[in-house]
Amino acid sequence: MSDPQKRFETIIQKLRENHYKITPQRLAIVDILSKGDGHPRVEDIYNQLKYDFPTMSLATVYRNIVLIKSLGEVLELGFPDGSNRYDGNKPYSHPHVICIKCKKIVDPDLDSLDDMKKEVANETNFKILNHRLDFFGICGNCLAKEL
Amino acid sequence: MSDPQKRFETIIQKLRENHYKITPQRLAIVDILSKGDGHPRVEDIYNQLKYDFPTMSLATVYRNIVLIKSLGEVLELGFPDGSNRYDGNKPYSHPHVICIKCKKIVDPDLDSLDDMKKEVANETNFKILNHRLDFFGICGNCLAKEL
DNA sequence: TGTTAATTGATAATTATTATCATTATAGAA
DNA sequence: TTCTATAATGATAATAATTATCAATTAACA
Repeated sequence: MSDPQKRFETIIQKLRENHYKITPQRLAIVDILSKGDGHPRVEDIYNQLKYDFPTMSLATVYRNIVLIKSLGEVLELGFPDGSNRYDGNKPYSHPHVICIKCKKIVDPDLDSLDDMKKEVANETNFKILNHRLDFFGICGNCLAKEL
Repeated sequence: MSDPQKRFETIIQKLRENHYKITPQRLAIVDILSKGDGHPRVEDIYNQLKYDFPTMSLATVYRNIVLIKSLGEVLELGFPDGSNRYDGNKPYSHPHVICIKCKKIVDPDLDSLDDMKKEVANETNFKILNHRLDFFGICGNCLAKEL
């Protein structure tokens, strides 16, 4: 995991550079995204912010995510079931391991991924730019509960 | 690629076994899915069928896909942009290489995937059940056109 | 051939996301 | 600090994809 504080500053810095205004709502959304904690959905973010910003609009959350995505500072994870989650802590493609029981998401280190990319490029004649890799399974905790 | 004719028969057989009725619309949808050609979207399937079945309803396409999915005989590919595509020719998880220019989808052979699965299981303590792996890039054809 | 239950077609409902627009608030100049 | 131009916000309407509803139709099988 990157240092959330550093990520926060990086994103805010990038917003300033591009002459976007720094509003309290925006700061709060960036704060949550930069933690990347739990890979929240839009609604999770909205619910967290409702306490501090009772008039917060869902549209504001969506708008800011679109904006920060356009700056390349948040990774959008669209899952097969149609749900979208966001990670502003590691905004670049990286593998995930998802527990289908408790929905926990873990980021594994996979040394072999770069080799695989080369293997694919060789075999298909594609220039590979990006990837998406998710493993679905049951985490240790949920396995233990099943016994 | 599996033999589309065999895939067609397998799916129909499975429908019969589970006492689902074999309608002309259903046959036509299974026919298209079993080819897996181009990994069609629901709308692509619908458009193809409109000629033979002028009264075909979109709902029928959706319903049959849901049904065939529940039998494990078609793979649903939900992409990050929200689009869904279907593959009834290889209904199990397998990697894809997608051209972001022409949207062509290629199925590469990747020997190293099984090892990676074990690596992940070891590192995370998950029991891995499934995966999703897509590479995005530019195919040979589109690269040539860019020059 | 007749009967029953599943399937279909048409369309309404639902859900997630994006667009609209009047109001408000930020950034930078004076 | 105050003023001004412009971007952001909140409320809500619009859109798009998918699912649900229900009367009419049709496949399966006796």
